[in-house]
Amino acid sequence: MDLPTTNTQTKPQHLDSIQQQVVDFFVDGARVLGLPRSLGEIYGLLFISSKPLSLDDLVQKLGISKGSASQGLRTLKTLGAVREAQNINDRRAYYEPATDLKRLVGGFISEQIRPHLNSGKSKLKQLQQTVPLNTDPTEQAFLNERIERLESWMKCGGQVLPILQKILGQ
Amino acid sequence: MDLPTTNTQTKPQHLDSIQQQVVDFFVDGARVLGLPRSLGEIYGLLFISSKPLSLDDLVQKLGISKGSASQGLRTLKTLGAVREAQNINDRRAYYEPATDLKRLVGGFISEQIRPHLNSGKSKLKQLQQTVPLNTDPTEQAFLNERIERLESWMKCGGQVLPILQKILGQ
DNA sequence: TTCTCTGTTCAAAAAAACTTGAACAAACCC
DNA sequence: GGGTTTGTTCAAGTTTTTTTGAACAGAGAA
Repeated sequence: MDLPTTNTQTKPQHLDSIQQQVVDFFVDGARVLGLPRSLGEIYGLLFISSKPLSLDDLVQKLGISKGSASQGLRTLKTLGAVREAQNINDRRAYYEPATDLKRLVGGFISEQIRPHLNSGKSKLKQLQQTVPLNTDPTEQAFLNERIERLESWMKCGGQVLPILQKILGQ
Repeated sequence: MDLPTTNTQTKPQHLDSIQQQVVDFFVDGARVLGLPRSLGEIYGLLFISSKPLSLDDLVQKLGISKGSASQGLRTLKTLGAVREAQNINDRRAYYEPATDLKRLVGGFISEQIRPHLNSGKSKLKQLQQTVPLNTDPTEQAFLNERIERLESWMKCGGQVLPILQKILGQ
């Protein structure tokens, strides 16, 4: 017998050339944004599929684990990059990608950037309360100047994000 | 004898509270940008030091290895975030941070973002040449629409970066 | 109820990213 | 030259992140 004996489920189930290229494209994109590879794979395949796909479709076509696909979809939903498609007469859920830049960028900003910006601001406040302990006046002046600079950076960041979203909203 | 017998050079040499907080602040910042922790530490300490620091200063005060400090400084120089200070009557190099946002953001964009944007554009070109192989007209139309969308995203990205830099240039 | 199907969870395994440290090069001084 | 100081490199070690897969929960069907 030449049946696949030890092959539990290792079917990479080859994507066609276009699908593969788009997936690679988004895998790169995910990396740039500091997101895990699997998110790029999942979003990429959804993006280039004309029909919504189920979790199992993703598992099979991408050759990733069910756990990865499940977690990846959850994160993508949180980011607003993927939503459940209307799912008539089928217990299983199907997913489709959000494809307008405004929504995508907005989700990324509010989920990934804003939280850091906010935690930065609160760290800065703490910092401001620590400075006065120093006693040398020259050093003190220097520290204050630098901390003011940090403040101005944070303020700038807080202003740029909405502008960015507005531009991308077109 | 209670001298430190096995202590080769493990002196975390405590930073004072302000220094520590600023370093932490930038460690977080580095993470957001997808840069290694050590870059944040190094830049942070330089940022809050009124005098330029040498590689050995960084090694001792941050408790990191010489290798890390050396590589970290190199990357920061490439990003335009750190430069060598005028170094009179001393063989050793001293470093100081760039502190204007325009320069920092510009360096980050041209070193970290643009390259990816460009590689994305070239991948996209390849992709466009792959599509015609498909034969079903409906599917074909779908693929073309999606690929056009990718193009418009890339174009948008290419336009936003200069605007961003302009805004931050103040 | 019991069976099947779909999807989630999370501890452990695997992979990726970062750091270390020892060997090396280069520059300077004696 | 030999000795010292400063900094770089990179293979190996460590840490962090991501992925896996098996156990589990819920929902529907029989």
